[in-house]
Amino acid sequence: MRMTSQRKKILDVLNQAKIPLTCDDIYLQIEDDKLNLSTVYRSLERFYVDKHVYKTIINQKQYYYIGHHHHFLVCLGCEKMIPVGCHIEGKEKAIGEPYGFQVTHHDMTLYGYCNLCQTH
Amino acid sequence: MRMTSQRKKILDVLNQAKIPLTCDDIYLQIEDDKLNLSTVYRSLERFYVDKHVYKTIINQKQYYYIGHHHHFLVCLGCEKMIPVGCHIEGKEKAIGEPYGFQVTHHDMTLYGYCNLCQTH
DNA sequence: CTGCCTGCAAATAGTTTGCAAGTTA
DNA sequence: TAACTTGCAAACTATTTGCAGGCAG
Repeated sequence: MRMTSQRKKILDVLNQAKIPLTCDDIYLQIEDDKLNLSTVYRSLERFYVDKHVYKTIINQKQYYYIGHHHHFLVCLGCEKMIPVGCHIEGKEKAIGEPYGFQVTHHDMTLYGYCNLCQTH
Repeated sequence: MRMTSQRKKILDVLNQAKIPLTCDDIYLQIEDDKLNLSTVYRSLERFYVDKHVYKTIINQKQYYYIGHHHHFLVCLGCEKMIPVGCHIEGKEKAIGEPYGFQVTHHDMTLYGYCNLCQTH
């Protein structure tokens, strides 16, 4: 894979992120008139296929990318995202076993209300 | 909520399903020239908001609806879906607690290869 | 008979793709 | 220089919406 200047910038943004970002988030953070949104889409998908980043889906609408395997608490009030550890890491295999199914990865998101939004 | 003939048919299909279905799956199964796809979309979303059905997202593309809370093993080879029980039911609360976060629900999908597709 | 629900058609939003030109190794 | 990558514009797909007429309660 060629490490172009565009891909460097995209990886930079992603590696500094604590929470997952959409392609558009990353595109906007880079603010380079000469960077195209479709390049961001293509690069992130490439990174994902090559297993350099993780992908998850939040609020059932958009792809989010992040450098590390985490799950997230997503607030339905303010959309804040809080990273949490993975509670089924290591159990994946056992879940598939009764079916002869070989689990390779999983995606989970938890929804609810953060401390500030619970008064709703 | 008004129980129209369209909604009855949609619920019927969903209640007989063992695996989650997309709006289009349901629309095609009903095969009524006078039923519109957007009615299926609107009805299922309504059922979901009123907590009569569950919604999940699979292969990061489409909404799937199902009558009961289950997770699924999704085969990356043949797209087969196998329902499995929920392994974090009851732990939800504990996961959010350290952050003062009140978890209301979660969505998880496991990916991998079924017994027939493992020779890939 | 009134307000919720539907069909229809058009709009949206996120993502993907074809192609010619630019860049990396 | 050859293969990979990009920018641009157009295409695609799943989903949503406005509106006028229809139907359940």
